[in-house]
Amino acid sequence: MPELPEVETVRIGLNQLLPGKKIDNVWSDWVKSFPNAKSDVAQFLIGAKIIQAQRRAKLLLISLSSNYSLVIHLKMTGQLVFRGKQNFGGGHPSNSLVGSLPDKSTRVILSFKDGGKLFFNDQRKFGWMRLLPSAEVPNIDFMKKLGPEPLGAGFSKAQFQQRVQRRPNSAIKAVLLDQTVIAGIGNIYADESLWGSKIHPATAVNKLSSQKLGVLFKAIQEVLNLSIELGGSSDRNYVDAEGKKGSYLKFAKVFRLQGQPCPRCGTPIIKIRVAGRGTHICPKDQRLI
DNA sequence: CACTTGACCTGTCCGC
DNA sequence: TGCGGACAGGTCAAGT
Repeated sequence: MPELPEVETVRIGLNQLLPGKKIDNVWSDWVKSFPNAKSDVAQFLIGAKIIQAQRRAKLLLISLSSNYSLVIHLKMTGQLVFRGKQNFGGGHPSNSLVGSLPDKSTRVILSFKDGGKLFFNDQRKFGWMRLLPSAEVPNIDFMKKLGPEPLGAGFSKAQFQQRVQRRPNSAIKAVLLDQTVIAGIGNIYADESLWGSKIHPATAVNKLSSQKLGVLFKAIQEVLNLSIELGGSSDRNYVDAEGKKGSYLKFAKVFRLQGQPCPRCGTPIIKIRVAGRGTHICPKDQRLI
């Protein structure tokens, strides 16, 4: 997915739509999408009220009045779309990627007592949701391993440099994608922030000066903040909690823009492979050192 | 160890 | 039009 700005946009939308709603049913036809749906833990879901939606890294955390929480990872193609009572047809014709719901990629449906429904759609079935006691959520292995939030108040340039430098021989892009170093950056924002700081994605961390890493730190924050303002990036699948697309990709400088001129120098952008991922760079501004 | 590859899935696009 | 292969925004596990 959905990287940090997209998950944050979904969180904001869910927080406007869901708190106070009482869950009265759950449906799922793909076990891996929601393994708890039919287990005895479901008793902490049915009848519970939604408290609020929070985010950690690319994970959504929806707390319930039962002291359980839904932990959700959208992975590559997950969507969480809310529709109010009797409003399951297509909406937002000009900027929506979803039509009437459920559709063939719907994996889970939460129904609310007031008639609204939350649809978890996931074309590729990589995403998942789990129901866990709220107090245990911070202790789950993958939560404990996550690095700091790049937009967190306490996250400083010095801390960024220090964490990145724990992997001195790795390509900087691989390190940005490592969720245990910094949490929330994915392929789009890695490419965009490396272009913004004129760093070749395959550059080993130990070749980058502290000053250069400082420039990258600022670029990451700028790119993430801009994307959140614009409602995230929509390519094929991403939508917000109302099914609407985000517009960040219209402002992207390199991502998926191979062949187009670099906005800074006009050199055609190229697509290469770094850390096993498709990677977009300006070959003139981003030289390998 | 650290880094790379394959697996998890479905859909789309591109070349033949 | 059909078919095969590559590729897609993420993350693990397994392999080198």
